[in-house]
Amino acid sequence: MIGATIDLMVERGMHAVSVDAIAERSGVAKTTVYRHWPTREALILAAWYTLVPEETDAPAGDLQARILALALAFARRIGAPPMSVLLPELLACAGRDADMLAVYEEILRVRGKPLTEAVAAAVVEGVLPAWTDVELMASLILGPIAFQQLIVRKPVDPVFIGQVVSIAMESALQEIIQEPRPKSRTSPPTRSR
Amino acid sequence: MIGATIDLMVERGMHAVSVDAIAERSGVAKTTVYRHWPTREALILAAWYTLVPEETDAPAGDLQARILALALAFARRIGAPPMSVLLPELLACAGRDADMLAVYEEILRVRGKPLTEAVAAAVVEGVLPAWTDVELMASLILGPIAFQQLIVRKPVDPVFIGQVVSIAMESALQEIIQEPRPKSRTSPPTRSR
DNA sequence: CGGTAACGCTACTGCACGGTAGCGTAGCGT
DNA sequence: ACGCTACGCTACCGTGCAGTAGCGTTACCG
Repeated sequence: MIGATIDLMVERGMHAVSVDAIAERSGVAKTTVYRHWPTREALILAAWYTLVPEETDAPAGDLQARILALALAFARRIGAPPMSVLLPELLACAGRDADMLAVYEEILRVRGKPLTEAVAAAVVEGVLPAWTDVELMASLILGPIAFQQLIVRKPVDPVFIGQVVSIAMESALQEIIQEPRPKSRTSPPTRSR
Repeated sequence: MIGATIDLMVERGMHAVSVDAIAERSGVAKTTVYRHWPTREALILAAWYTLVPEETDAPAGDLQARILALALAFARRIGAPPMSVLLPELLACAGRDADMLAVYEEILRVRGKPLTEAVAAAVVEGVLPAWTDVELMASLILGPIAFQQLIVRKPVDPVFIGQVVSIAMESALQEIIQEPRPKSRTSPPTRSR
C-alpha cells in the first residue's frame, strides 16, 4: 500500500492521492487501508517516512574525491524520480503542515549528514582551514547543483559538478571570505553568521 | 478576484483554492467569477501571470556591485511571502501541468534576465574573461542563495550573499575551471555543456 | 476442530466542490 | 422610457472523496 501511495504521489501529486486510488492500485480493499492507518494523512506521512533513510555510505579515501562523490550522488538523487517530483511537493507542504515539516527536516538531516561530515573531516585533517564554515561549504556545493536541477530544470553534467566542488574547495583554501575587488579587506577568518 | 486568488494560494496552497472561497474572499458572487474566467484553472493561471513581471531595473554603475544588488534582490524576493510559499507550489505543479510549466518558464526567463545580462555585460567589458559561461555563473551565484532559503529554509544574511558573489567572480577571474588538487589539468577554457 | 485475526466486498453517509440556470437589479448612455 | 451590460442571489446537478458498517471469507494456530 505504501508503495502504491508513493507511486500515486509521483504521478498525480500528493494532494490528489485518494484512498480509493491507493486501494485499487495496491489491489487491496479500502477498508483494509483504514485497518492500518486511521486517516489518509497518516498513510501519506508513513509513506514519506519510508523515503527518508537511504544513508549514503560515504566511500573512503581522498577527502576531495569523497565530497565529489557525495555531490554526484546528491545530483543523481534529486535529478531523477521520485525525488525530482516529490521534493518540490514536499517543500510546498512543509510550509503549511507541521507534520510534513517534520518529515522534511528529518530528510534534510539524514541526507545532509554525509556531506557535512566529510567537510568536517576535511577540516580536522587539515585539508581545509580551521575556520571553514561547514554549512556555508554545503550550500556552496549543493546550491548550484540543486539550482540547476530543481529551479532551472535542466540535467547537470558531471563536469559542472566537478567544477562546483573545485570552486568551493578553492574558495575555502584561499580565504576568499573577504570583500570584492576594489578594496581588499584584511582579517581572513571572517566567519559567516 | 485575482488578489483574493493569490491570497488564498498563499494561505492554503493552490490546489486548495476553491471558486467558492475566491468569491467569498473577494466579496463577489460565484457566478461573477465564471463570467470572467471559464474555469477554475483559467483563473489560477491568470493570477499567476500577474505575478510574473516586476522587472528589476538593474542599478547602473560598477558591474560587481550591480550583480551583488541583483543577488540581494533575488534573495529578498524568494525569501519572503508570497514567493517563498508560492515558488515550491508552482515548481511542483510545473512538473505535471503544461500550462503551469509555461508560467514557470516565463517567470524564470523574466526574472533571470537582469542577472544574466549583467554577467554578459561584465564579459563584454572585460571584467570577466571571454570564455565565462554565463549560465554557470548564474547558477554559482543564485544556487547557494536559493539552496539556503528554499531547501535549508533559513534566512540568509547579506554577508553570505556577498561572499557567494565574490567567490563566483573570483572563480571566473582565475580560471578555476579545472580539475581537483592532485593532478592539475591544462586547457583553461573548458566550457561546461 | 474451533477460535481468532486479517482481509474482501458492497453499500452507505456526509460533505465539499465545479459548474450551471434562472431570476432580479443597479448603473449608464441615448 | 428603453435597452444594454454587469452584477448578486439562490438553488441546483453531478461527482468524487473521507470514513464507516455489516457481513462473508480465508488461513493459520493450538
